[in-house]
Amino acid sequence: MGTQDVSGKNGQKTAIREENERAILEAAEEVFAEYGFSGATTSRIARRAGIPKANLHYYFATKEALYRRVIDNIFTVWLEAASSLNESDHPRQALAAYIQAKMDLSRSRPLGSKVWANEIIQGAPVIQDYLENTLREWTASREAMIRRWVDEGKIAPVNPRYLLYMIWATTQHYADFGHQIATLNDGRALTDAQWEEAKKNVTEIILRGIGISA
Amino acid sequence: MGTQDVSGKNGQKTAIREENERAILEAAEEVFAEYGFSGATTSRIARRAGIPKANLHYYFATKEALYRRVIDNIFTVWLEAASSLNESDHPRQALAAYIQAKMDLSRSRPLGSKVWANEIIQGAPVIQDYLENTLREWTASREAMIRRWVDEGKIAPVNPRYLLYMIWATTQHYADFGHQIATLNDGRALTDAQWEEAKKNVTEIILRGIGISA
DNA sequence: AAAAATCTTGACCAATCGGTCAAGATATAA
DNA sequence: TTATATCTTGACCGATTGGTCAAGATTTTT
Repeated sequence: MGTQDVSGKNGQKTAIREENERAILEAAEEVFAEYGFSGATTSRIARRAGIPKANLHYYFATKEALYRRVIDNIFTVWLEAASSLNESDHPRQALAAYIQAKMDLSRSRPLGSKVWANEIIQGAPVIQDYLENTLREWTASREAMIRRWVDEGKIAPVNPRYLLYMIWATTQHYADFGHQIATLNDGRALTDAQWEEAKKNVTEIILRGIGISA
Repeated sequence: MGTQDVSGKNGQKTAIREENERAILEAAEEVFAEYGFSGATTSRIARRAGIPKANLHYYFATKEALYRRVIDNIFTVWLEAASSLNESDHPRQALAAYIQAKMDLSRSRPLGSKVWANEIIQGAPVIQDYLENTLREWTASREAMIRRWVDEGKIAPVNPRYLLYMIWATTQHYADFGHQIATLNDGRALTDAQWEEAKKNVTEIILRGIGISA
């Protein structure tokens, strides 16, 4: 993830730079999530961050450089959640933990999910290398793990790939389509209780769906 | 869906208008799917339709008017697929048919799904009234139907709403995230056989997940 | 206190945006 | 054939785009 060095002589960012970059990245995630890369404008991001546009371009030379930093952050968070799907547990615990982690991520960081969705819809012009390397390797290793579960008779015979897609699709839907879900919920976002119920339903249907009785 | 009347004295569009509007709408769906409403430009749409921009604006006065026509068409197709989830069948047949219809739609009209996804991510500035009326009523009636199945013990006790979301999310994922799926498939779109396998897996996991043994 | 590094910002740039217009080309109706 | 309606398009409009720049303000280092 090549980011140019902007640190001073002592090799660290100033407090001012730290704070301003943080504010810009926060505003940028909002705007990129809502409008996509092409639809987002640097002036809109600057306005939302509360600084002049020229100041934004002092910290991030181009819109694309800013976008890459946003994407990098999102991918890091995605990988953290991904690590919860690990070998050590039994299928039920492992998958339940992963679904929970992904659902929690959709609630705590819906903007990241939306930026990701926009990027994929556009054909992943920026993160194609992540898809072809990090994501591909992660997916292959998890597919192998799930296939082992199938071979050992621990879960029903499903194609691991399509199970993973179902988990991704369902959990991310609660972030990407949050507005539609809220509209169908009398215009209000899901309450904590509703969210828990959604998590429970999603987990139960998927686990039962692969032959693990809840 | 208020569209202004542009028909001649005898009350019908000319063949020229028919053909040109069709070409423009086709190009517009592509561009809106890829770039969203804000990111799409009328000149890009015109270029893809093979006509000068001024000619596009002769047929569609504004970008928003064109966008509304595209959205209208997509919603019509969506409703057709939705009608396959009907009362007459048993839960297994009804849900299997609906999942199949939605999967087929993701394959035959992926662009429409992407435009829809973009619109929702942006907060549905254009189709909010569809969500609040047509979609809300459709969803309520189907929720009631599924709840009856639960009460009659035909399927496991799930909240119908979250079951519907899972079906929408999973099936539409194959359109909206088609690029990611292709990348994880060695860069090639799913073959017919793979698509059938995906459909089979999705249907089986969901049906088994709500207690209907395949 | 002086020097150096860092940060701020209004003014500006060429390119592109959505959209208009008028003049001419083409098709249809009388 | 003539008249009318429809269609086509280059040129153009003010506004906004991503990005630059220079001059000054502020902070940090010496």
